[in-house]
Amino acid sequence: MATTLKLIHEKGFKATTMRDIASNLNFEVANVYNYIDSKQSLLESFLDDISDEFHLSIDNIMASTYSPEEKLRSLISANIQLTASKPYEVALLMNDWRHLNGNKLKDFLKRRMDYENKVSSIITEGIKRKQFRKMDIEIATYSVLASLRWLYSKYTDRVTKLNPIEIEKQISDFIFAGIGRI
Amino acid sequence: MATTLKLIHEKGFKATTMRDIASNLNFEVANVYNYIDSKQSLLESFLDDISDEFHLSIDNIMASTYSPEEKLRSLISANIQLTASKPYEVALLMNDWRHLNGNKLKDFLKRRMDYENKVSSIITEGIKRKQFRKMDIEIATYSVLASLRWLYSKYTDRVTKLNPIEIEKQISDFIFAGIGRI
DNA sequence: GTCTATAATTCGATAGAC
DNA sequence: GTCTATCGAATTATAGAC
Repeated sequence: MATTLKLIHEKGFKATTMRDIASNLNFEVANVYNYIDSKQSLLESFLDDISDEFHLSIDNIMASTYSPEEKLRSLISANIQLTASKPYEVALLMNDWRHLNGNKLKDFLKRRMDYENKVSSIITEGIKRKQFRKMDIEIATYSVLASLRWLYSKYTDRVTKLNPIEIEKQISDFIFAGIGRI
Repeated sequence: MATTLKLIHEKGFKATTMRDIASNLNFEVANVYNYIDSKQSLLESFLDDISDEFHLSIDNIMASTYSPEEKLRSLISANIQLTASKPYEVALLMNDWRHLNGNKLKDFLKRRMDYENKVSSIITEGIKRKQFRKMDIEIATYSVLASLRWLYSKYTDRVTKLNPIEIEKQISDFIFAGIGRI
């Protein structure tokens, strides 16, 4: 299904037809339905899987005895490694969750908010312990997450991939120290 | 057309049908074609317009006698003001450019790369003048832009809007100083 | 400018043979 | 599991009356 994910990433979920998916797999359309229940369920299972991975990762970090700063570093590291290993899954998570329907969409948004709240709590605790400077929690949370969310495109969009170890150093430095002056 | 933009943002361009657009305007479908040539041209003109605004803004900054640090601050400020005043246009720019076709898509990507290269040149010059610390230019460029790109959602997704002046302070501080420790 | 009606195509999904 | 054939609904867009 890796080739299907790539296809969906390039055209977008809604613009990718079952015929596109079938021909990409060298199947006739009808045969695809021997592997999936519907186009919608394909999206749902992809999103559930990658979403689970992010949540499992952050839950382990939250349950650790790390300090807030260590938790944030660990979060950045885990996030980058997951993105580097599954860039197309991450791309789908970033771009196509809007096409979920009804309760699936509602649940997705609730879970995403849970994730963001966990990041917020790390930052809040870090400020309280004076490991981080005082700043608006909401802006800090979205800024940190945004600094990680663009990375998938460097793995989906070009041939020469970035070294995840060096990436982690550079992005961590940016998140902790910014461009350099204030 | 403001209400149309909002509709497209909520459902995504591909999932928004001409019938959706028509009923949103209290029209019958056929009548919408008295105002636009096609669904595709609607997307193209929206994207061209907002894209032009970003480019006009950065070109003025590039042509100024500001130092790299001043240029970056000015860029952040202009970017946030534009996002706060036209969040749905910015949302479309972030989310739906993929649905451009052929040469329109090619041109869009070329222009976007031009924009990113201008930001890169500011950062490169800033490092050379030791206004910014030494770091990977590409990562720095995407990190800075990512720190700005999430903001539209705080204007499209909720009732209580953030104060753009305070936002600018908080995001500037994050971009220049990060979370606080290294 | 706005409508009714409809053309022409494409879509997701299914039936049923092999 | 894979196919051919096809259904029924939805889609963009147009023709032409008012």
